[in-house]
Amino acid sequence: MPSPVDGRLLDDLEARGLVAVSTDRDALQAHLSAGPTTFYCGFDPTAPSLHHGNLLQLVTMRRLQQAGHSPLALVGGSTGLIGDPKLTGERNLNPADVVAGWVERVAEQVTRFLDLEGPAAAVMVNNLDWTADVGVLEFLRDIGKHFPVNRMLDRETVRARLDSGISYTEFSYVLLQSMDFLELHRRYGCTLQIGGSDQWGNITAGVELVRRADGDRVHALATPLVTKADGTKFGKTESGTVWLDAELTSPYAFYQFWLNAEDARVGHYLQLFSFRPLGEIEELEAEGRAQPAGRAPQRALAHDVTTLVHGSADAAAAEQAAVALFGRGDLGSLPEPTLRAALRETPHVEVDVGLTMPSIAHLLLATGLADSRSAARRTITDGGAYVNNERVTDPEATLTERQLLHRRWVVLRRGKRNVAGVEIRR
RNA sequence: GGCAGGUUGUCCGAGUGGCCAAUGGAAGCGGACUGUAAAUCCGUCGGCGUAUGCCUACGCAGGUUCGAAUCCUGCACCUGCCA
Repeated sequence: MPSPVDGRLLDDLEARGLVAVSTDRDALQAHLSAGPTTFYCGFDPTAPSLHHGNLLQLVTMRRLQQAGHSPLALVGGSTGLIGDPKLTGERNLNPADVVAGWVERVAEQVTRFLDLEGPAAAVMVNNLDWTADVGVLEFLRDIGKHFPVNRMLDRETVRARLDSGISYTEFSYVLLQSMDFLELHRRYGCTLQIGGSDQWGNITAGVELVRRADGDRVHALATPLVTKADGTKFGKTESGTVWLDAELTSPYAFYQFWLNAEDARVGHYLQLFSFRPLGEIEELEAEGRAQPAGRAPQRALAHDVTTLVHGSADAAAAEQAAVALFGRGDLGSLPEPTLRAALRETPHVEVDVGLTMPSIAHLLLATGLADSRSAARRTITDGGAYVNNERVTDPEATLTERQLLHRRWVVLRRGKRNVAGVEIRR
């Protein structure tokens, strides 16, 4: 019987630039080719939703699963209570009930990326299940004994914190994460952990714990930090984090985020985040170079990732909204249903008006295009405010009857690409 | 434990009694050029605002003064030197 796994998996991951670092490459290759394995990736509930930074891990899990390996998706019900030490300083502990709520939301989110049935069915696990009832003495004797403090002090995050201060709580975090790997190894035969390269220290600590405690060799693989062309971190927008939850970042905003990928990096992002074959990505890149204004690779990227995260219906709506609102055409010539559908994708507000129409500054604030009244006026003074693609220059200006599209709609824009809808009601 | 220095807006960093909502840099935002890209250049950058007006802000809490980011007292945290 032929092996059910795809032996080219690791080559593909490497060709896509998904492997920043791994344990012994040959051993890993041999292990992944030998047959189906069980691997895990952990997500700590530090917020009600995962964000685009976790996406790379999610798609990588999916690639491994498609190649025949079984995912264990771990949500850190216990590690989320402790907090991974970060370079800049001590975290605030989140209340236990809040973390518990986030665990559920994050778990639900993760399952959408994985296949829960079939020969390589994914299994959801929560590390609170094996840490909640562990006694201190047991923990110190069974786990702690394997961690030399002198080695722990060498870890980058810890060293960086020795001056500014680090609590014993955060210092201990690595023990919990390592214990996860050991526990999953024992319970499910898990032999591989994947994660972001910023987790590499925690990941290898787990590999070592499994070796010390059980004498077994397990493997690890880390994805790279995704950057922009200038080397800075990829993924912040003016409105902050790009969340995977539609309530926190609308599918439209999500689509826009990817659509705005830099020319210099879009091919790379396609390799990382899209499931298109590499050959097809090269063709898209060529098309992008030949006709940059068409931005074919950006469209493909935005389409693929939005479809993956929000589904094809939301992706299509975001796409159509982008076409309608950013098209060259006169907004007034858009049929009302098209306009309404497009504006529904953007941040939008309904405004009740009586005899007097609201000021443009007020609308900028109401739609969230401006953070304060001063900022709204500043935007107008700066020449960055547009009503239906017409620039507004008077900070005192109010909406006029003639500006209403189909007698009720207004397309408000700040700068080149921040659009919001206003529906006038009376 | 002793001595010395530090804690300023999103970040870095000037400012030592009124001219300070606070120099400068970065980030952000807007404009120009393009293509909803990058780079570059220009502008802007606490809030409320008709306002030469008010509110909030220079680690925290008090105090001196007509007036304090600037002086005094106490507290917290950080850094360096000495024990």
